[in-house]
Amino acid sequence: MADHDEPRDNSPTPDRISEAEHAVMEALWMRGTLTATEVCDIVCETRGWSLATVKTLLSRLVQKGAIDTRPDGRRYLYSAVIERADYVGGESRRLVDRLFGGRPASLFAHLAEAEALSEDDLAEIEALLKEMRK
Amino acid sequence: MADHDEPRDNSPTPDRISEAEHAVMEALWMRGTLTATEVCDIVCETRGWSLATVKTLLSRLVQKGAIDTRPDGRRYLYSAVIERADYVGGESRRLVDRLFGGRPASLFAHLAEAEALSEDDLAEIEALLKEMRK
DNA sequence: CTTTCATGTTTACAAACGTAATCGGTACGC
DNA sequence: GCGTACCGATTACGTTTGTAAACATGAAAG
Repeated sequence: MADHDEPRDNSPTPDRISEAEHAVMEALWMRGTLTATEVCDIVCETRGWSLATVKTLLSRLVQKGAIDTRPDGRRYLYSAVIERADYVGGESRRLVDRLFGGRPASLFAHLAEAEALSEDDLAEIEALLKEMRK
Repeated sequence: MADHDEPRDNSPTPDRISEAEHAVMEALWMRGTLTATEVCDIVCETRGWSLATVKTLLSRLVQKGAIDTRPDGRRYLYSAVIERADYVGGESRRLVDRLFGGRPASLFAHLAEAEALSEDDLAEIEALLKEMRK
């Protein structure tokens, strides 16, 4: 409704972005600024959603402060507020913290052991390593 | 990469383990077999839970087939059914798929760029790489 | 035996999530 | 102007999650 005059808790409200919401974010990150219909064009087929679902997700993302609306005539243009890199970083860190005791090397070790790393992956990582070591 | 020698048991565990449930799983993975009270001894302080909460989580994990109960006198001993490595692998793969297009090297690149890798991490990864390259 | 403690089971209940239909306003065609 | 299609907002509803109390039951203590 109108104004929330709840006691201003200054917590940064780390409102998590849910999995479904994330799909919408990806569309916005890819394309920059979109209408609800355009977002649906991108995600509805793959996820089997209706436009209504996308609208709901967009509203929730606005509430969470993850995206931003700008009026464009009679409709809205939506665009991401949070950066993809920040989101990705946060999620990665959460995983590493939760499952690997905060040690990224453990994650790497796990991927290596699970043979989830292709030759290309190894080469790429090796190159990155060499790059950083300079 | 699938072997057909395994018995009929290969249910793909469709039920996700939630974050709270995961804390309980960690206790069981660490200690092998525990009573509800013992699980609580391990997790209740850090998470601020009551024994009742742990009991609920244990029940849900049993329902989900993630843990197993064996009667021990009048109470139950709980132990993990799914392996930690499997869980960790599944979660890691989910993250890599969702955020890094299924390419683990992208995750590594991200961690590297975000400077989330310490000198020790780099050294460890380098060692692992060298090991795998042999 | 009866009271009490320990322990699993059932029930509770709010918040978040997934998914969507419906409502209310308005730009556009006629 | 008037209806209509289109759009965001509101409402809906079942499920999962987080968190826990109430209940039942058997064991232990007295």
